[in-house]
Amino acid sequence: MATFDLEDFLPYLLNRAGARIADAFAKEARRRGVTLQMWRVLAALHQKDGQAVGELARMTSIDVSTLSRLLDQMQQRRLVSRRRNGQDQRSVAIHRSAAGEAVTEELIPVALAYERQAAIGLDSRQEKVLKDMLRRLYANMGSLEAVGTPAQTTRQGRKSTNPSTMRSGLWRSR
Amino acid sequence: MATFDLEDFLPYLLNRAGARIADAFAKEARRRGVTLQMWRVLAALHQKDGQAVGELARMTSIDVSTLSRLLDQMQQRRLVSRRRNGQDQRSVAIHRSAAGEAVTEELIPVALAYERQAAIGLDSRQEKVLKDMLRRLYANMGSLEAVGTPAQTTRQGRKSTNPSTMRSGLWRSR
DNA sequence: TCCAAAAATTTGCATTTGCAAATAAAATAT
DNA sequence: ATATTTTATTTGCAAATGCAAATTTTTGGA
Repeated sequence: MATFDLEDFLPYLLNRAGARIADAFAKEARRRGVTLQMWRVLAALHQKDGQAVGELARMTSIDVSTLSRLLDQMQQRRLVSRRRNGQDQRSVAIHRSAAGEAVTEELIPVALAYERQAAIGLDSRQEKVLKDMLRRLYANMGSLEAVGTPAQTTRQGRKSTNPSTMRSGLWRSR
Repeated sequence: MATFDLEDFLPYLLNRAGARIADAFAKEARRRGVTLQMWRVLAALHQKDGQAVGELARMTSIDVSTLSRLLDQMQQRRLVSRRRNGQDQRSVAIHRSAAGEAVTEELIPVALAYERQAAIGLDSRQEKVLKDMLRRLYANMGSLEAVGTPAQTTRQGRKSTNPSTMRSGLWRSR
């Protein structure tokens, strides 16, 4: 029963491609004095400054506790600052410093170069298709717990209304 | 100069999708008593048993030193065995045990369920296109050191003839 | 108003990770 | 045949990671 071919297994192909790009870029970033994870935080802040820690964690796919400690370091290096925000004193808003912005601006062209390198051989239409599909995969897996073969007592209920899962027809209507 | 949109940045989309699928599947695998990394090793061995450590490291995208220690554990759990091979006594061939195979067979349908879940909304033609593109990205990044903006003294030479980089027109002829 | 439950972040702690150095065997040169 | 270099794997060690518990603030009731 040769029913499983790793070379054609989507999660494998995804992980493998992502790892290669990440590893290559990580070296480049380290030369500029920041780790890959720091770059991810900076890029997320470039997209939207002043995000809360949890928000940043979701955005960067970094575990929130790991991120908390990473932010300690970034703060020490004066790349970001923590600011206990106005309304909700529970959340902490993270802001890029001028230095943080400078490093980001320095790394953006490098990042784009790696993106171009990765996408060699794809025309812009194909590249758009690829990106759309990746967004789709992400949405399809929208923070769900278990799929398929329920092991033991896997509860299958929707846990609150998740917009990303709604959008993509993840749940069959019933 | 809003020249960088994270939401449209390929490495980001890739990492994000990969992380979600991996995280979700990791939980499922842990319920079966294996970590995600162990599953990766087992799946690689399912594809081709008796691989050398270095080979497995490349296949799984796990660092070789990390893998070496992971194999210690898997060996203790009797999932795999190390065998100093015939010809080249330097390399160590890793073999799945019966128990290792059993867990693998148990996890394969689960893995496939997650793959289907991720690919909801894609027809089989689109899915093939996606996989081909991911293979392309992987090949495009074929173990190269640096692209674009050479920081400091980045040597740019091809390091031996790499078939995966040749295939995909990574290097402009000159 | 006061209290229990919920939410955001941080911290404790054991494990995992990855670079660099150490070890071991094979290939190559002298 | 012996020394040198290369290749494969493992190990030392410091740093990163992630789960669970602790802490702090907010929210929604009695």
